Amino acid sequence: MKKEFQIFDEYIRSKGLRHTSQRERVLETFLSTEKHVSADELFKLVRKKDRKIGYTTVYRTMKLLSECGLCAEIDFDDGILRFEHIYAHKHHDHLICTKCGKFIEVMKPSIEKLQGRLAKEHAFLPIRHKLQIFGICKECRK
Amino acid sequence: MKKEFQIFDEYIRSKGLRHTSQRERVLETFLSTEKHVSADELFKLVRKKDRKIGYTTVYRTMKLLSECGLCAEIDFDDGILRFEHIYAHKHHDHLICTKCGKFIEVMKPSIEKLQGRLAKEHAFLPIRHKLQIFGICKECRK
DNA sequence: ATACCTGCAAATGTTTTGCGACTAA
DNA sequence: TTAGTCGCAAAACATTTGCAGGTAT
Repeated sequence: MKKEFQIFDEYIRSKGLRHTSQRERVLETFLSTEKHVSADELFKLVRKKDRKIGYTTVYRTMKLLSECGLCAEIDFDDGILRFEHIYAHKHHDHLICTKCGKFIEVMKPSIEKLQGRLAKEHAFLPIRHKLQIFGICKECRK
Repeated sequence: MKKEFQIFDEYIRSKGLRHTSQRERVLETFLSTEKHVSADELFKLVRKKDRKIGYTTVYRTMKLLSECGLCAEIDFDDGILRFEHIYAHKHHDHLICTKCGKFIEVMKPSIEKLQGRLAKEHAFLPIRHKLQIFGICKECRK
């Protein structure tokens, strides 16, 4: 069994919640795509496996996944919430193309250092950061 | 007359739009506060001067101000759009306290350099960036 | 048995749109 | 005169909540 299922199970148990087929489906579907899915996209994907599942269940399950550290909610300022994997994934930031909407994930340890310095200057305790660079991607520049 | 009014006027004229008292009120009110105001806050402020103004007009005017470079729409991931001044203001980033919601504006030229390096590595043409550091502020840490 | 869950429908909260009346140029 | 604009009400969206019936433990 995948490690992620164990983590979810453990979380569910520790909170006295129930293990249900719907929750399993949502987790399974989320894990099967490495994309940043919106609630709507995920809902449609889950629906293919379970014709009866409700929108609400997807939202509620994703909230649980966020709580147990399996996913993070991200927001590209377009009013749509997306979910990305964070378990066994390094923190990364995004280059977002404003022409085609594609994005590139980037990792830069120096961002962490910068965060630390900035926080220190303001006696601020940093927890996480979000860096987004908007611009035009390689393909769209042609 | 403030430079901002000139810029707005010029933009209005160049597009063949109309100069109206409502638009003037919204701009005047926006300029009078250095805060990051939400559409709702701004609407309430403008209402104090003009009891009849509509919500819609505030939204539509702020869209115009965005277009002519007098304001930027910012999003702290709480589902509420806010507006901040950008004319004659340096670009800055935000430290956001997740306890009390306060934020601190910070300026770091090194972020610009980092943006340039990251973009170069991916043949990406950077236009703007957004760095948000979430954490706990000085007061809330006590 | 008893919490907890589900899916629906309705509610929410923010932003946008349609429209008839109004107004700046 | 005639586009553009106004404010209202309604629509549009994504997301959340209330609830009656269903289910895991």
